[in-house]
Amino acid sequence: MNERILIVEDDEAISKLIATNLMVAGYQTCCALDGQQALNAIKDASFDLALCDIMLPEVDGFELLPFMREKQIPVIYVSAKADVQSRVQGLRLGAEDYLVKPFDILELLVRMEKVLARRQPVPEVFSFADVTLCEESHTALKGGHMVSLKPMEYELLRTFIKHPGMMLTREALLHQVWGDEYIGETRTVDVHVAALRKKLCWNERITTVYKLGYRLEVNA
Amino acid sequence: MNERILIVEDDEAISKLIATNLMVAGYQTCCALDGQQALNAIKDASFDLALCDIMLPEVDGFELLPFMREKQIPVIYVSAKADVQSRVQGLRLGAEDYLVKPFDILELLVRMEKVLARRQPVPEVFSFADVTLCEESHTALKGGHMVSLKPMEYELLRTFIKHPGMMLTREALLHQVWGDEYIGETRTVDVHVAALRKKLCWNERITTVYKLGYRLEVNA
DNA sequence: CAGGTGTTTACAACTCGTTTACATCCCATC
DNA sequence: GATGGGATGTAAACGAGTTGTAAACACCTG
Repeated sequence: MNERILIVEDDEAISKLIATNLMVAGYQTCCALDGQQALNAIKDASFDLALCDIMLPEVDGFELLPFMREKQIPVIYVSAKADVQSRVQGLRLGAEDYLVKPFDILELLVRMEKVLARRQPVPEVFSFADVTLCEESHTALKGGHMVSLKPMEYELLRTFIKHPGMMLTREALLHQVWGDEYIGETRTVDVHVAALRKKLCWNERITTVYKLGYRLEVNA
Repeated sequence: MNERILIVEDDEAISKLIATNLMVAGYQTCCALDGQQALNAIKDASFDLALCDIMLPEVDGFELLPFMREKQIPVIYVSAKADVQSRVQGLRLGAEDYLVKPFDILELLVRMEKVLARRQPVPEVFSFADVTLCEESHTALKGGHMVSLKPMEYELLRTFIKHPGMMLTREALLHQVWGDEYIGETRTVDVHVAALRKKLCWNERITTVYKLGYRLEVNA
């Protein structure tokens, strides 16, 4: 969601037109008006996709591609160069797609979607100290060793790791882990915290804040 | 190398033209002149890619796509329908690309190359631990000994082996094994998992993730 | 209609979250 | 620094809900 798109296009009117449409479609955009600006942009920020004209001042679209590859940014060429040679060259160099101007904005959006969907979804991994949580396998590793956690323990641990060093009240934990509409004893939290401390040997890591709640300690 | 391409095209002249060019480029080809022939073709043989016209007698190109997806055959539409709506529809339905006739054969070849390169190189033989799946005979070998699996069990096992270590929800398994539009009890999954565990003595290998699903354990 | 396959059902077995009960700890107050 | 009342640690019991499993049922194919 909310992917960042780099638009490399020297014709400001077209650039703005694309940017506006992409924003309406829910993307974040950044415009570069020549190859040099594009290089600066990818140096400073990360992008999920680049729409790239070919005929550009300074550094042309083909020259740009190796740098995009290096940064793992997929490229769709959007060019007035309609000849087969350019299209073949663009695709051979490693672009994900090649659209010829004038193009339909809807087709651009669909082809962008397909390129973005193609990226392997990076598995979400939370880590803290020697403990790693892997979302896709739904497991916790402590020092490379698997620790089996019950659903509630897993959720609770995730909440702690999401807010390291923060004091979390029992009520906050109840809301985060159990959901807003949960009604029950706050002591339940204590029991699950105890289980976590035991399973992870985290008696020192998870400290009790007297009368208030718990905190995952950032230091030893 | 030497990938098998299915050409679905009712204009015999175009069909032959494409076929000739593909053969020169080193592909194996098979021509279907209408949708029905295409369905028969994918039933009997496996293909690495399908080039598909849209306006076809019997079953049109859009209708063909779900069957192609089921067989995991990527599709490039090659159509005279140049309107944006058709292009968007084709891509949205899941085609990998969409070329408008008349197209340049060189561009087609390059776009085909890209689609083929994109496939994860899926090994024909899936293996995990002491179990090997043989695609052709649709059987499993455990420690050199054959274990006879029913079709569903085989598919389920293949899904597990495709995602080792990943937690798979019952819903995910239903979608992968039974297909997207399957409607039925998620408990059905349990029954088949039980059968697999029994036949392969995998009580420890396939672990239950309480309330969520199952996981094929990477470690002992 | 038989044989084999997949699905649903029913119940047994089990898991986990919550609660309870009591031990222990903290700290404000004396 | 002793004391007491409230807060927290912890083990165990309970029950709701989930999973394991066999058997019944439905469906297709020949």
